Amino acid sequence: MSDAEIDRIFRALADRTRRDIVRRTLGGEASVSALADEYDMSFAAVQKHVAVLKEAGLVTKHPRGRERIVRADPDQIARARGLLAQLEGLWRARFDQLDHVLSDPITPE
Amino acid sequence: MSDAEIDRIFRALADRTRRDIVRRTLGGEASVSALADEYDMSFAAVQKHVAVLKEAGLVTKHPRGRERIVRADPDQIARARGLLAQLEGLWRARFDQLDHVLSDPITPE
DNA sequence: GTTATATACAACCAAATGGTTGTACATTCT
DNA sequence: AGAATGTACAACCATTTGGTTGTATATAAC
Repeated sequence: MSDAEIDRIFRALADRTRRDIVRRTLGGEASVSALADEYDMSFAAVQKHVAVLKEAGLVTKHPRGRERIVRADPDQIARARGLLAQLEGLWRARFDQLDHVLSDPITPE
Repeated sequence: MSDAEIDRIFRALADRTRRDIVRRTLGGEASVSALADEYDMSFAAVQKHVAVLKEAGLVTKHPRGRERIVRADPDQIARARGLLAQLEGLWRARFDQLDHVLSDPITPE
């Protein structure tokens, strides 16, 4: 997984509207216009948010008639979660390495 | 946890350099100048990256002599991970609700 | 005390972001 | 066929982002 790809995932998640789109399309698919109805902004703005999510792989778009159906991809979210878990793992590894020498939370400086 | 706060956390993580700073300061604290030595950019640029991480609560800064010691906060990372886990939970809830009626992955359209 | 190091902070700049409106095209409905 | 709906996409605009340089200040080293 490239750095650019990770950038895209986290940047896509760094917007309230986009997180909400993910929530809605995880709970059940929706057309772009159905999504647009939910927010106080233009259709084009919502269209752009969906595009950002799609670029990040967090969402897929399938044509159905004249509509475009948006569906969230739980796997990509799981991947993002995995990245954070990895970071936390580093922290744990640090203390494992120190073998709890500094286990007291009040570290003398 | 406010939307603005969540925005800050994910935006802070949406940059390769900042993710690397988190990694390094999880594995062991570092001064801002020590961090700056690691990257091909100015001290001021690194200083700004640290500030973004601090605003997001991913990192703390403590003065030690003339230095400022940067330390990552694993709890805040865990919180971010929790948010993603929550999203995934919605997806699972969806299928729990449907009681596996659509359990076949190839959904006919 | 002077010099070197570490930081803070302002001003500036190019590029990206998040929004808008307008136009064009495809599909569906009547 | 004609009208309405859903989407695509371009052009534009204000603000934010990620970088720079320059200047000032605090601490440390000699």
